[in-house]
Amino acid sequence: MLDTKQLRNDMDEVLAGLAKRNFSFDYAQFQTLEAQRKQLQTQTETLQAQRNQSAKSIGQAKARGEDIAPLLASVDDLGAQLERNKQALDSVQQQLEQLLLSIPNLPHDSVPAGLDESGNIEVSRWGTPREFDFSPLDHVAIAEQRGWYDNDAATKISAGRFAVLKGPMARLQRALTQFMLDTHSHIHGYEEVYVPYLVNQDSLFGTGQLPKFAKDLYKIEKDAEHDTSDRDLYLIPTAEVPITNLVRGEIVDAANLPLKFVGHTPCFRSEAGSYGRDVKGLIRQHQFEKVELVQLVHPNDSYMALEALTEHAASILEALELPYRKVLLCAGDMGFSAAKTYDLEVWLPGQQAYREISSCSNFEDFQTRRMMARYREDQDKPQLLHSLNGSGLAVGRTLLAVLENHQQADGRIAIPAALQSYMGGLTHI
RNA sequence: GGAGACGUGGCCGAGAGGCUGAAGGCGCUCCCCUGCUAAGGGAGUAUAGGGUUUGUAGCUCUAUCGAGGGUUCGAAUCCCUCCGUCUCCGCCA
Repeated sequence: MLDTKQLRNDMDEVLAGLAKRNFSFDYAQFQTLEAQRKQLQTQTETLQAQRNQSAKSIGQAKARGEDIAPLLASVDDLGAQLERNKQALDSVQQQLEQLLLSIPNLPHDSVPAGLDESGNIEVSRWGTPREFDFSPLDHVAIAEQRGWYDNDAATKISAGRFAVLKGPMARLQRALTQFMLDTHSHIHGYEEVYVPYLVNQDSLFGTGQLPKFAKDLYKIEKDAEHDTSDRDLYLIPTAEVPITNLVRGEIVDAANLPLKFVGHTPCFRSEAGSYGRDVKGLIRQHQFEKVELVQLVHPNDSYMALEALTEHAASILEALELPYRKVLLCAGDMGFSAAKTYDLEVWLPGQQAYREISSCSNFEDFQTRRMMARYREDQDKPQLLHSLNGSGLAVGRTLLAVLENHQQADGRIAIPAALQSYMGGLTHI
């Protein structure tokens, strides 16, 4: 959520930022609503002040034993008037809030303009795609050939776009997860956290998935007969949601910053709009494993933190000897809440292409304003934190990348040295 | 799943329709006093939003006692719903 003050005072800057994202914003509507809000709020608060004042004098008169009937008569219609004003104000404020919640974050100055992925800028490359002396298979062919992947079974027990992995491939996924968690917690200084996989609406609202992107989420249908609570739960689309929301409503002592968390969770995405993309194989699934990095930092440090966090994610690819490139997303290709995003794209020989395996973003105060996550420096007033996150990495896609990049002519997969201790010392599977 | 108790500021804890944004204590900040330390004295110490304003200064108004709704001229206080915590029983990994 953008700062309403900024929206009121720096119209030009806001409009320029949104235009860079190709987001058209009805500023006239905002101004109309804002003018209405101002008038109604002033009126309402004046009425409230009047009510408080007369309630007080009624109390005092009563204490002195005086007749309060005339006083009561004088405030006769105040209540009704106040009620009308309040309702009008609520309505305008709701409209304003809806408008505000529909506005994406402003891109950082260093973010290039552009409408879609063609406007992204490759920042760097690491490693060289391997020259094969045989024709490399894609991960589906490799896994099916070895009996490690059973798509029919997944469809039978669940639905399309779910996976059943077996044997060494299932173990490899677990090994990758452990390796990532250990690296980030032991070497990069993140605190490992275990978090719920079902979250409430407030949490999804805080990180920006709601209200705009409800169709991408799996909602738990509650049993109305037995569950009388007024709370709906959703499967998390990423660990970003529960982890970032750890600081929702909190005021952190500045001395404790930065907060750095790493967590592993499954992620659930209904991807309602994505049919037709990556339908085959394990690239795009409704359920996948991910190790997530989250940082909450002082606003002055967030762009340094973004570089560091991206390197932390990249170091996993390097340790696994997987060629990748780092891409700076253009304004039009960024996610709704991001101010700046780097994607890491791993080389997939089966596709002869670089494919996204990590997305690292600085959200500045866009998320923390929604969730009122703040820090306090000395005796100063609380200020909004900056939040960042990045995949470190998407485990499912890392698994594919290992299979495709480290396949051998004999059909076996070479285990990267860094991972061997996590595979019980195996050098190949 | 059953029974009961309870949710008040950074923390503990009063308050049971009006004089309570909230006593008292602890903690914290500043000042005074005191060879040092300890003790003592004084002042201050929530958050958000609005108006005014060049201003995140000052002044002022509003809201907030788990959350939401209701009763009332007036609610921390009474009523309803929900959430959460604790204790006991049951069940369970």
